[in-house]
Amino acid sequence: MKDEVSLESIQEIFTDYLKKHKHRKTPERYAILEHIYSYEGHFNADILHRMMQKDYRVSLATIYNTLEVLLACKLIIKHQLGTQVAQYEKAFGNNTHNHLICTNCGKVKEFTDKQLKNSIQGRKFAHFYSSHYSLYMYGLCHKCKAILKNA
Amino acid sequence: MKDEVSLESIQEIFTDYLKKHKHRKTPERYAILEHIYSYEGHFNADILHRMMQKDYRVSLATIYNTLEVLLACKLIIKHQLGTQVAQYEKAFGNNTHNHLICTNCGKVKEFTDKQLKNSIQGRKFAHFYSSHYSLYMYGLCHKCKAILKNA
DNA sequence: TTTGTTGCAAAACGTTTGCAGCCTC
DNA sequence: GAGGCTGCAAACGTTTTGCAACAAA
Repeated sequence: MKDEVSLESIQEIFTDYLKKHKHRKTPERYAILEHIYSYEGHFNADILHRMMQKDYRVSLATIYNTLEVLLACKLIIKHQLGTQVAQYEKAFGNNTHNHLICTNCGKVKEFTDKQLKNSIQGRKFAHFYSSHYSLYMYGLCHKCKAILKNA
Repeated sequence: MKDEVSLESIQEIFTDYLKKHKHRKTPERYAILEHIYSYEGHFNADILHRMMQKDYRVSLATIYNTLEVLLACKLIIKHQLGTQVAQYEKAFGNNTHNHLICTNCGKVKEFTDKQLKNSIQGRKFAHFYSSHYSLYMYGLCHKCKAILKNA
């Protein structure tokens, strides 16, 4: 259900957005979009930069710039998972996020739960129009639980 | 229900934690704890530092150090609400958090919902032991919704 | 007396910015 | 050709670190 969307249609959304906002269609921007959409899971600016260096040279500044644009047209989502470093992930067809975060080792795991999703998305607000959500559950992963028991 | 807990009992929890972990009971640590618990809402290290300077001199480094300790004994909670700056708040008796975040103006509002809380806290995991959660709902606040309609 | 903690200043880190040259439009 | 975009390097603001002096145990 998530991966039915082709890269072409994603690019089209991007093109439309750029046109509409009078931004230029540069090769760098499309290269960045492609790399993001061929990658599974969370990444940060630096990881993306290193990942791209293998086959396409872009500066970190351009990556940050493009991430802003992609954020604005909702093709990616930004997380701040308790660290200084912003995490991103592709967003199309996948804009609700449940995370388990270990408060000891920092490991992040995603999970899905349709029922929970319905409860959360079903919540309506008087003066707020919600588009998506992120849920962060903090606790201990199996490993850390075991380690800390012996401390 | 939140404010029944006295400062004394909070201090006791802190003392027990320090003792157990062989950390020293310094006046700076208790002064920081007190200031945090006499403050309502989110704060960051710098705000806390400025707030304290009026009646107690502590270095920023010590504040960061103490925030780590308070985090470890779960007397405060840390948020990264989309910015570079970590936000904190006192946690006792109040360790689940629902936020509405406007993706246009960045304003953050909290809300409570017992039913939602139950659904989320009721969720059990095979290999994860959750202690608390934060829910972030992204969308448009009333004002921004109105502004963007005319764009 | 020992050793963890403090304050200070410097360093580190991710991110942003200024600017000259380049490339879409 | 005009002006947005890029890459580079320098700047920024928050957080961390190294170290000497201090104080809790």
